[in-house]
Amino acid sequence: MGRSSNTKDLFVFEALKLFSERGYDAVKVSDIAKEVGCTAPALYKHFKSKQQLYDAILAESNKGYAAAMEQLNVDFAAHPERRSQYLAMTEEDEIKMVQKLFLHPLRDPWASAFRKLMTLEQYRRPDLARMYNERYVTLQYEHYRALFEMLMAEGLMKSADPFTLAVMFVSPIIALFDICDREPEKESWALETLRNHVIEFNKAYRIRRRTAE
Amino acid sequence: MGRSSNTKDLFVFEALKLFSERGYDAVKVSDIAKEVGCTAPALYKHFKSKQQLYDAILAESNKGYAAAMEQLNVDFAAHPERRSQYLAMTEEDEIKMVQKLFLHPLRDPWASAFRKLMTLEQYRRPDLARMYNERYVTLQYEHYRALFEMLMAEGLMKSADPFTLAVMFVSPIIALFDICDREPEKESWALETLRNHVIEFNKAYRIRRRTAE
DNA sequence: GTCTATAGACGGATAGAC
DNA sequence: GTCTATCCGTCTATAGAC
Repeated sequence: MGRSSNTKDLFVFEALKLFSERGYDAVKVSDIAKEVGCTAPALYKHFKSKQQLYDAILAESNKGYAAAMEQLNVDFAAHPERRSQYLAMTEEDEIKMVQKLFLHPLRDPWASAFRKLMTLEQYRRPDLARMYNERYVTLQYEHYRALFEMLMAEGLMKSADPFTLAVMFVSPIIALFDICDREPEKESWALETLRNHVIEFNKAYRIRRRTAE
Repeated sequence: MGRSSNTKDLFVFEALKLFSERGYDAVKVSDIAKEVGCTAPALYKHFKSKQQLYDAILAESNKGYAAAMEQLNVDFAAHPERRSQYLAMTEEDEIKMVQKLFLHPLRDPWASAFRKLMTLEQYRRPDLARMYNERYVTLQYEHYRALFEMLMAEGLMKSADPFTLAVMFVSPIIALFDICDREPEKESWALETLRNHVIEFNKAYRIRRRTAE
């Protein structure tokens, strides 16, 4: 039973990888089985159809997503410790944080493959299209809007509409990892561009900064 | 012969529309024929295979692309009249220009469908991935880099790295039309967000502006 | 629970009448 | 140049041995 569950998970992951590269229709059940190291009929002991395997991928992602979200929470009322964490950041800390936000969806195998799958399925699955916008765009905007609002209240950022600034700050991150999904060899160029972006944004909008220690 | 050519073009366009919605593999030749108003075998009088029809879509787009590019040219040495055109712009002109840059790829049937098709095919076609980055991202960055460089030389924009500013200015446009491709009902929200973005960017980086007349 | 063999459906492509 | 009828390869899914 424990073993069975592992094989099942392996099918889900290998299917996700193949679907995310070629799209659902272009992947044969036998291709997935081959990656797992068995033949097509074995798959049907775990899933009643190719479609159900696809459903299992989506379900699995929803589980992982809820956990990842907690990390990103910037509800400062609920998490007062995060406020001081952000306030103590040097510019270099901040660049590292942004680069991490940039690299995770690119390099984490599950995150990367799942996002690509959503990209390939978005136009025929309105639910996935909405999910993509929420997870990868709106949520990031909202995150930085809340952060900027806090920094403005603390007098550490020039006063402006925090959402507009969030769009200006976050959109390059999104655009750059879309670029790198298409041409992974541009990753180091993108990291450098991102660094320059953060520095330039701070120059324009941050007022002063507390020292590191 | 003239008629035949029209039918052929119709096949290309209807195929593009269907491929861009569902992906190449999910579209049946008979689906395309049905949209055109005939049956599958008729298609094979014009194209020797489904694949060749796909190739025809790409070829057609390359033709249209060359023409569209000339409009966007900001080689101010080659086109001195464009320089004064940009210099005479009011902020409202500029917002309109950006909104046009935003709306064209969203609303023009060919441009919209072709970009969606590239999105769906990008991970299995490295050539299309590169093309996407060039056309929709790098080229826009380069366009605004050149423009900002000119404005800085004219003393109309604060001095900073023009490429970094181009990334900051253009990325929200890209991010917002990706959002609208997924959820078209967000279009008017995106237009408003874009307006705020341009205004905020100008507030931060533009120095002064000549009057309209 | 995995295999080999195969059923059954589907879709790309062709033949041949009109 | 479009139709109807059909061939043929491919792919999902099942049967049944081990």
